[in-house]
Amino acid sequence: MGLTEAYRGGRVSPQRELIADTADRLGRAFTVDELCGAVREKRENVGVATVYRAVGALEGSGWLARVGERDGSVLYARCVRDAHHHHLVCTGCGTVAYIECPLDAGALNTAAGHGFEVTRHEIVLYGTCAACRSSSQMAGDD
Amino acid sequence: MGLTEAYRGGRVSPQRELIADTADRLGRAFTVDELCGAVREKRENVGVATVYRAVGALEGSGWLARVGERDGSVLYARCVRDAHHHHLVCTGCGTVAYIECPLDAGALNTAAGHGFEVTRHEIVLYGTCAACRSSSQMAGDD
DNA sequence: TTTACTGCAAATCCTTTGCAGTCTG
DNA sequence: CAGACTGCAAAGGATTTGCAGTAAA
Repeated sequence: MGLTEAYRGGRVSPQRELIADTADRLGRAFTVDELCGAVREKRENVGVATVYRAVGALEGSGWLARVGERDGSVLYARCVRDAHHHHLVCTGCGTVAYIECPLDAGALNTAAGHGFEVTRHEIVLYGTCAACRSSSQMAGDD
Repeated sequence: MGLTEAYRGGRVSPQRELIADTADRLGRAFTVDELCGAVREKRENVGVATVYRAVGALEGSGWLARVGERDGSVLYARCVRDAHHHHLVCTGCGTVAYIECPLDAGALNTAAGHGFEVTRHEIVLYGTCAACRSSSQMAGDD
């Protein structure tokens, strides 16, 4: 997916190019504020509103995905995979992994049994990645 | 579970009794603001902060559960079932149904394969209940 | 009597919006 | 050129916090 599609046919300003590039390089889940901070390391004076608007567009095209929240802020992550899937987020470092959708016929049948027609679902798994577990062991905070 | 346990051993004031009773009677998912409005129909001058604090306590004991969000506000619902489960929320009227946890060995193995140790997960299914579907058909907004 | 709970108001904090100016397409 | 994007600042909205007073235990 090119940046033009990522921005849903909108214009690709230098700021938007930098924002997408930065999000991509982060390689982990981030809040808009964190992304904004990272962007400003390369170019100062990028407004928060600009980042919020860019993230909104990137989310709309599926280039970014919401992967839960942290301390009241929405967490986003670069979403490369095409097929339907969900995310596994390390609460320590934000590393993200993909997982298959665990919803099976059983779950949907249960919903249908209740008279529900499922239109949308949100699934996020939080955990600790191997690196964070070993570093916390070394620090003794287990 | 009695109210004392629901409030985690805290004090049970008339306000807290009313708040729990109102949440129970609502019988659907609600935001703190909605709950506060319903509570005030019975007793005015109940502060929002009081409701927020009560809901926080009720959530901590498992008497209430977060079941997603709507328009930027957290959605809560009375949680009766003991065993681990998740919720199905009608986006029309807020009706809630329980569903079994769809996470199976496969999903957890995938996580383990990525080096992750899953500590927590959030699953919410949104949809429309039979009543809302039929009423929207009658209204012609299908 | 102790101290948790209450109501009110102020404070936080994330996110959105309004505007005038700039720059992409 | 038109209008989409930008930076700044103000607005908005949900939730939290500070405080003095009240009341559960």
